Amino acid sequence: MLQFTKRTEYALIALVHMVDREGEVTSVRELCERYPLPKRLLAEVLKDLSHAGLVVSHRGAQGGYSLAAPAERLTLGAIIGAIEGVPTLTNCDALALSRDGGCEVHPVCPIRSPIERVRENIWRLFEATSLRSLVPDPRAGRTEVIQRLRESLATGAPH
Amino acid sequence: MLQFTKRTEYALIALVHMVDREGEVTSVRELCERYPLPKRLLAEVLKDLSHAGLVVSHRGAQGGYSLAAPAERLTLGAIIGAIEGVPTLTNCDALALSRDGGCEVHPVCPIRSPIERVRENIWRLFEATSLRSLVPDPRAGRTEVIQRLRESLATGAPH
DNA sequence: CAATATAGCACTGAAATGGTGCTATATGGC
DNA sequence: GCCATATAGCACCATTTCAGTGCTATATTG
Ligand code: SF4
Ligand code: SF4
Repeated sequence: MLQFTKRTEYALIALVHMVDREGEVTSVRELCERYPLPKRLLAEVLKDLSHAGLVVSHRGAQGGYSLAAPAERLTLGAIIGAIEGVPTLTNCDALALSRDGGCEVHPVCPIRSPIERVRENIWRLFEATSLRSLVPDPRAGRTEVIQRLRESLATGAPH
Repeated sequence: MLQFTKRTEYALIALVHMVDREGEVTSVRELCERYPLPKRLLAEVLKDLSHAGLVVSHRGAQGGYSLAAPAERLTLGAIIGAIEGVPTLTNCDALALSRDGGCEVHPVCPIRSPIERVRENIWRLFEATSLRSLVPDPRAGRTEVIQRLRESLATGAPH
């Protein structure tokens, strides 16, 4: 439905929270005390982020998670990719997988390539959006997203 | 999963096909002879497009559908909106609906506003993408999407 | 009137997603 | 050493969404 999953939203909430406490270690319990989220599910999400290398886990008492890189370097694209996988936007890509998983229309599909262009643009937007730019009231960098996107569009021509 | 539904893809295929035959009337049968799509489902999709005013229906024998406007005026945004509804990207919007449908996190959600900005950008991209620009080999206007988006970004600042 | 084609509406089956159970393992403090 | 805390891993169920179909009515052409 062209919508972020709850898992992705939870990941973003956790990460934005962690930006405010950059350098510190944040546990799932802390997050759940602050936001009314299902603890176990949030834990799964943090695990995924850890697997993707976006956060670093610290096990044991006093443990938790901390950002694996400065908030400027963590992009929305990387976050979405970690939780939902790289957005496909179409179903063509299933072709590369199981044999009969491919789209029947593929050979005569008139929209494959055009849609791919749109997909690239969206993905580019996500990649150009840093985690820090998602933190409310950064005071500076309010227009970072737009600026970066514009640069990105200027260079990478859509095919 | 941040992906178009099959219905939307089918709509795009039908519309792109109709651009090639602008001015003519295209029936669901014709479309199904050309592309291996489930006829009944495609019919439902065309109905939706008709309801949204993107195509004009012609009932009875020799009937079918024709574009309701030049392909330049039909935007990807309008098409998606017609089939899937306006993309919400988050679930906040459910608040406006049933009473207990609202998100629990809403009052303390730190990502609502930032995500909204992202949503605006994506939506803007869709609005800036005309149906004609989705037709393969338009010869001209290959970069129309990028051009329009750039203009759009230059004027409408993201809030 | 018969053939074609859309209009409308509800329904089923499959897949994705939200959310949970349970067990193992690592760390810090007493 | 032992216990409380916290992540790791993995499977599982419940809900929602989505793809696809059934059936009937209505409009148009010849
Ligand atoms: S081939 Fe065409 S119809 Fe099939 S999944 Fe790709 S874009 Fe969609
Ligand atoms: S309030 Fe926050 S968590 Fe809830 S749906 Fe909106 S963005 Fe997502």
